[in-house]
Amino acid sequence: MKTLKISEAVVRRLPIYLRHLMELKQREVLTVSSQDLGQKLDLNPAQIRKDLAYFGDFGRKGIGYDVSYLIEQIRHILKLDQEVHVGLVGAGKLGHALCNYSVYLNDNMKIVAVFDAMPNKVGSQINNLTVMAMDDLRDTVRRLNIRIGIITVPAPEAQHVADQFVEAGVEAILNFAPVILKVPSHIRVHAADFTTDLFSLAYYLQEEDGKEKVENGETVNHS
Amino acid sequence: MKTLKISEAVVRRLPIYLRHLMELKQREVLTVSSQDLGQKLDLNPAQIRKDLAYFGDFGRKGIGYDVSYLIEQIRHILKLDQEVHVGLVGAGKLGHALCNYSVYLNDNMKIVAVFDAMPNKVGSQINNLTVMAMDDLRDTVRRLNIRIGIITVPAPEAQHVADQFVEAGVEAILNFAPVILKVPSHIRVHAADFTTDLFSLAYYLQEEDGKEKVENGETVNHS
DNA sequence: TAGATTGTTAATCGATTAACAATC
DNA sequence: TAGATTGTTAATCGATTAACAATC
Repeated sequence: MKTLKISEAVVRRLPIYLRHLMELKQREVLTVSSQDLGQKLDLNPAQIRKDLAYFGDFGRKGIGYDVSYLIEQIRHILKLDQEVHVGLVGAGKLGHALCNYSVYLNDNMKIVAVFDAMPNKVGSQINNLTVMAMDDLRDTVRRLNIRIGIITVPAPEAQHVADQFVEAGVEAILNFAPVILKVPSHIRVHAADFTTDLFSLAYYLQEEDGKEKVENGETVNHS
Repeated sequence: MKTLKISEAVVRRLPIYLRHLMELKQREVLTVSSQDLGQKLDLNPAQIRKDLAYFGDFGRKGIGYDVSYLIEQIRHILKLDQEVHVGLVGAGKLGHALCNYSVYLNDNMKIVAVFDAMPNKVGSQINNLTVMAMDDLRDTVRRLNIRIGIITVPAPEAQHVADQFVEAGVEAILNFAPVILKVPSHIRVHAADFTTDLFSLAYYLQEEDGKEKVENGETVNHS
């Protein structure tokens, strides 16, 4: 069992493994090979074995991986076996949508508080949560042990919100605003801005008229 | 000016450069160095220069990059200087939210049609768009020249929607559903599922009790 | 001219893949 | 036993970073 230096690329694949394993479990599949997984997830089987081997010897030679056991292990690695409270700032459409997705989230990971800077939003209901004022953020984060913050405010306000999250003691931030946040190095930030994705997709569109960039059709590797 | 094999990593950084350059332009900054950009965007200046140099000699030695000119160039590279029509399937909260973000999108990239499989959603209004039935997808994609499809339906329906997008002739897909889509190799798919992000964030949380995984605190490189 | 900054080559670093002995 | 499949080492591939001549 290795310990040190697990790369972000590896960690980002774990939820993808987990998600598919849960589906297999639901279909009552008992065992799965790295071959099978690779096929389904479009990944190299050796990579999957290597990823998992960073954390333990989860498989059995000649057999594969026990689906339930592997789920349990990955859930532990990702700390999804403990309660993780999430707070969200920005009670707009997107914030609303994410709160609803909450249902899809793991039982242990849930959005427990929603905040907004607009006075007219404060007090309104989202599912079973009442939108709170930003003034309540700091105390609420501490009181409810909120460890992850989600930011769904417009870009110009995102940095300020991040600062407040950090101040309040959040450990990680998922940022939907299209800005690069400046935070202390011990805070983990993941960018979830969909415009970046969408704009980079446009690059791969075929040239409208066949006149230039012919080379792209051949060189670009569609995955 | 290089041509071949521009990696996905490079393409994904272009929208980030663009975004910051637009901000600079708004602040009437005329010129920017790779140094400055790197500082703001948390990237290595050499990497920025190399990224840009794949597409042309946009900078001036001793001076830096002309902000307006570089914006123009990146917009061209990303094809944001042409009209790109986008279609969206799944008129739920998330779909709604993305349609609203449309305002933030580039003028030339816009969501021009929304579809939903639920009969009770069909006919309702989202901004200035009327939600259409799935039966209309194929014809509408062709009629309106929709080139990018966005999927915001529940996971079990996502593959079917993708199939229909592909059949209709869409060139790229932005998928918010937590599944790996199977599409022909000439179709580009970007995953935009936020649960993956959120789950991988949980990995980086501190251990609740100080008993195990001490190594993480030291080895993990927070970016 | 002196200082700044590019574009680019070479060096480094890290991640993916292939290959295979171990073993179920 | 024969076939399948892991965990792991070694080879490959690709991306990032450092360094520097060219030049504004």
